[in-house]
Amino acid sequence: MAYEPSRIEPRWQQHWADHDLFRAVEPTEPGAAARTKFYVLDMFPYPSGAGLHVGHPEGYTATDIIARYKRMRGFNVLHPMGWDSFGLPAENHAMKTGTHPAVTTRANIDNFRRQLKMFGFSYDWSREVATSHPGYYRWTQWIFTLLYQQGLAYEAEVAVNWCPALGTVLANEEVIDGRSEVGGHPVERRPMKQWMLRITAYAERLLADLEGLDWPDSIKDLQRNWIGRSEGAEVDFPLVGHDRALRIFTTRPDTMFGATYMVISPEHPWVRELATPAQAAAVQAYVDEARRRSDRDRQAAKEKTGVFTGALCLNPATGAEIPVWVADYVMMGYGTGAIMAVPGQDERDWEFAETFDLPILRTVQTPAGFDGKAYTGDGPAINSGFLDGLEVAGAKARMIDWLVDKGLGERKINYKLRDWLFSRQRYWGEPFPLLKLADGSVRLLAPDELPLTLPEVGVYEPAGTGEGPLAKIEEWMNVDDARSGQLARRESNTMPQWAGSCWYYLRFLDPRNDHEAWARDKENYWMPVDLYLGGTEHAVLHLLYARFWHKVLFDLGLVSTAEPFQKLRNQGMILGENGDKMSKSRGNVVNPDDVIRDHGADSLRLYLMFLGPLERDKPWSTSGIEGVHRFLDRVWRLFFDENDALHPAVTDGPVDDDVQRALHRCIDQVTQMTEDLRFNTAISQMMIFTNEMNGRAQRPRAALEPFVLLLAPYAPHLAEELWSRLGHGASLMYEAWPVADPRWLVRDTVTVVVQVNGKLRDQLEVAADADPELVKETALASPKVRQWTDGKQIVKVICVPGKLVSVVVK
RNA sequence: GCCGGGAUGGCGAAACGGGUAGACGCAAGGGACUUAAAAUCCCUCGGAGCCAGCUCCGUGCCGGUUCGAGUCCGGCUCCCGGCACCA
Repeated sequence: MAYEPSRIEPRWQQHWADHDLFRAVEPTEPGAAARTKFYVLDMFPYPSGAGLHVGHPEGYTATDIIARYKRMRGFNVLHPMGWDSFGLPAENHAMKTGTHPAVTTRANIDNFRRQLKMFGFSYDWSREVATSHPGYYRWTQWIFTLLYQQGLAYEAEVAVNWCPALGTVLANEEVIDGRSEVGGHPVERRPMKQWMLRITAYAERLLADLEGLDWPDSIKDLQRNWIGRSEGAEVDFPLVGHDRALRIFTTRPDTMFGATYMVISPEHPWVRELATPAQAAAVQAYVDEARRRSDRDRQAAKEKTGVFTGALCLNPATGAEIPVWVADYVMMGYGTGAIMAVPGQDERDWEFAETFDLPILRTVQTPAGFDGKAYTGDGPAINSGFLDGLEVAGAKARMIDWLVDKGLGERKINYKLRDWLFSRQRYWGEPFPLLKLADGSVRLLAPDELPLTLPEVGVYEPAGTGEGPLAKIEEWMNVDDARSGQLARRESNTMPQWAGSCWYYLRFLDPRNDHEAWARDKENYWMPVDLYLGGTEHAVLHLLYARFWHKVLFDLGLVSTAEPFQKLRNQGMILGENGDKMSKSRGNVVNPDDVIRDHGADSLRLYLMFLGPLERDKPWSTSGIEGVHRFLDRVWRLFFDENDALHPAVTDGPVDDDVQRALHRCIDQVTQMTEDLRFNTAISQMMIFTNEMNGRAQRPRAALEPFVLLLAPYAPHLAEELWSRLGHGASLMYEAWPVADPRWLVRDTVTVVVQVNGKLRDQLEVAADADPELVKETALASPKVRQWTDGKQIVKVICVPGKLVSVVVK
């Protein structure tokens, strides 16, 4: 009988489950101390209604291979899975159908779990968590109370991204080009009272600690850019006729002699006061207009706009009076919301100055031949008094010293990173664990009052007033609070989806603990995550938020590492067969259920890995999976004949030298490539070994058995079946990983290539330890080489032992 | 515009201290087995040239370093991702 995955896969999945083989050993259990831990984690999925598509299991297969491989290497492996199960889709579904999001979510989770189990992934299912479960979000709420106590959570009236269509505010990150990331609805600015998390307090550490992480450089760069550190100075420009000064931030204090005007943001609090009576109307009109325009319009606008306020500042460097303008190219959210404009050295300022006919003064010598407008490069200072002649870096330092000395300013570091808008006007999220008391104060709920669970609601639509559906549930909102003795109101907002995923990797350590979020000894043993795998789409948001929370927990002594994820790798996307992104609307979605039914889980796993390098985007190919299936079929036929009996070629006899070499090379290569997550080439190596054995009339067990073990992390069901039918009683999951014998890795003869003037002219089979001089002589004597060297002058001969001989002739 | 990543046969890809370009697989073509088909096995498979043997060309484009460049350096083009008036 042929290789039939459907016959063997469910049986082994059952066997693994029955024997609890995926369970991680707790640090307190016997045996744990002797083994090194390995925590391998997937970015857990949002369980959508559509179920898995083949993109999901790519990363999960990769981590499963690593988990299984590490177990065979003797590690105590923690490999958990859970659900990021709060979120908008289930809530939208509820609005349409009236089905409670919890019901939808449960059904979706059941479907996802069923699908993942079909792959034979070796998750420790006893640790499964769901962020929407009260037993989980109870601790999410608890962490919020810690953040609040640290002064890291606060309410602020902020201009938020209000999306009328979704009836909610969105985080900056959820707004793409002025439209909602979900649904593409227009988004406008609107001031509202919102919960914020002070992630900016950790900006410097979030930046600095990237250094020590084994993450792809591209991801580190994305985070660095997102944090956007820039060094400069804050400087006070005295306002003429006022007894105060306008404070600006600049990264180019060296150019201050060239500051010919000032700009403040339309949102700047002083706009109204600074406007002179003559300019008041124009300023007011401009500010109103700016407020009305959405971010989208403001960004789309190419021309610079602005209005003179009528106010004047003193340039502290030159003593000159310069005008203060209001313009929307200056943002209130960065620096001080005001700038000194130096058109000579800033492209935006140049453009503005040209538009409004403001003076331009160069203060950095442009290089010879420079014919551009603003010059932002390096060069000696000119027209700059005591700075003249200094290069940019030196001039900056000198100017800052001067400003500090005169009490006009100070060194300052700014970040692009903003505080994290942490509330959403939604139902299906964590309620905030606090009460707003009648006296205006806030009372955090105590741990014994958690979880604060979601009430049942009849209608899931937002209130439309900027408040979420909870605001309408008066009996839930209003509390006669016994502990404070006051009447109180709850918070109608809920937390964003990111909240639950900020710490799930910690809950996996101790998922059923109902008196603390995790036990210290478990955290100490398992953390940090040794390998974290997921898509690049989480490069900044999830990974930055989780790092932030983790650092807060670290500062509180609740976790033992400063960083949660020591090693991070990204998997690419599986594209549709046509090379497009897989999506329902494009009609190119591949459903794993179908593939597994037709080819088996092992074939699908193997194919996903064989497709190409893990981190790259790769198109799905139906005929490709058939090829991988054929490979497994060939492996099967290495062992069994047509009658499903052990093949007569499988012997107990000795292994000949050629097979030894093939086997040990395979062990060596597969081991290295698995370690390096280069699964595609590891599979190639196994194919090469299979091809080698295929033609042989003698296939000794002593060669086949190690091969089965190599195959086991990749195609675990097939490997188990082979192992068991070779007569082994127990599962191979904890068999020792084969070790390559170096004796079989050294080759006794090697091919040396001979080049003449860089072109390949001959190849020699020589002993691996042949004398280089002798090889050189042989090469020069070769007729094929002589053909190219005869009658020419040999200028040079380069010998790379075991590799090549390169002859240079003239 | 700025910051990443990428470009190798008909296709997915190998080659990563510069050293035989195309491993492995898919597709295609030919052959064996079969009454036939499927499955399986074997052979061919970058392009060109009076294709056994051999020669020339060939890793997005142009130049450079080197005995030798897919790999290193300089300058481009195109594609993908991120950021985008952040002073």
